[in-house]
Amino acid sequence: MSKTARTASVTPLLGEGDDVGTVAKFFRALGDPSRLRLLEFLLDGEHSVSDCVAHIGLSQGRVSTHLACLADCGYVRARREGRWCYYRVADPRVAELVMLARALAADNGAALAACERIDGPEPHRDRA
Amino acid sequence: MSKTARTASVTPLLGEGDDVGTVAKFFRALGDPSRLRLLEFLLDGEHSVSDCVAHIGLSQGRVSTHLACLADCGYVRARREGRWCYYRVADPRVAELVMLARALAADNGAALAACERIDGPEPHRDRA
DNA sequence: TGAACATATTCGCCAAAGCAGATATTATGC
DNA sequence: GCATAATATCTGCTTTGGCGAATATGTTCA
Repeated sequence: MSKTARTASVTPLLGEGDDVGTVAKFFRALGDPSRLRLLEFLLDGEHSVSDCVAHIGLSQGRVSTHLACLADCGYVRARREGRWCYYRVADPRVAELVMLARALAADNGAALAACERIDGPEPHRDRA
Repeated sequence: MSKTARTASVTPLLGEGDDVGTVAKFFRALGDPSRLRLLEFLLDGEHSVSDCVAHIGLSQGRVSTHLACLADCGYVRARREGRWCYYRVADPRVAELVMLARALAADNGAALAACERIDGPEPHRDRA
């Protein structure tokens, strides 16, 4: 369902024309703690897959998939060298994005941490 | 919540001091198409809950929860007026964040859309 | 008081997606 | 060729979380 030119008013800043689902997917890639940690590790510099495995402590398969996901989304780029595969951040704006999110999140840390609408209400529901 | 294994990475550009899980949560809030659409709608200006319901076409309960979630995360702020509740974007940096993500996502639109690691590879998946 | 309205919360259902472990692929060396 | 190492993909299992519908809370007015 394409709704053409909804308002055209006060939002020259955002397209609204392009796919919201795609951008949501883009955000969702960083919505997982493991991937975000991987990305931050790579913001530190180029690292091989096994470096990443050692750093975050997940299974090799999981890490490989996470890195591939970050690469698909354009956050990082892979460089093959023999049997090794090195990943590095693909665009300097990625650091900007993360820093901006950090700043915003920090300004609302308390409420964010308490937000039960994301991440489950509690271990188990016990009505009172 | 799981233990966020205390990354000892050397990351001068990013705070690193604060919890990765919290920032991931922050990103995750925009990782849902419905919430992202709501946020974009609010970037257009202040709107009531029922305005939002009419705009995105989800159930009233869902919209209310999504808005509360965005508020918890600090993206928007609520203003009560009688029976109505108006939501508006809480910080100008939110627009920056979304625009930056849009720009990055646009530069990698093809691969991002094709990324099956998020959103399902599946036999025959179908998306709205 | 109660009815009508706007919003918030709860409930069961089910798809999306994280995880480890097994396996497949590719590259190097013997 | 075979063995080994580094990475990629597949297979189940389990949790997270979005959804509508029902319900609860709160507000205004008669």
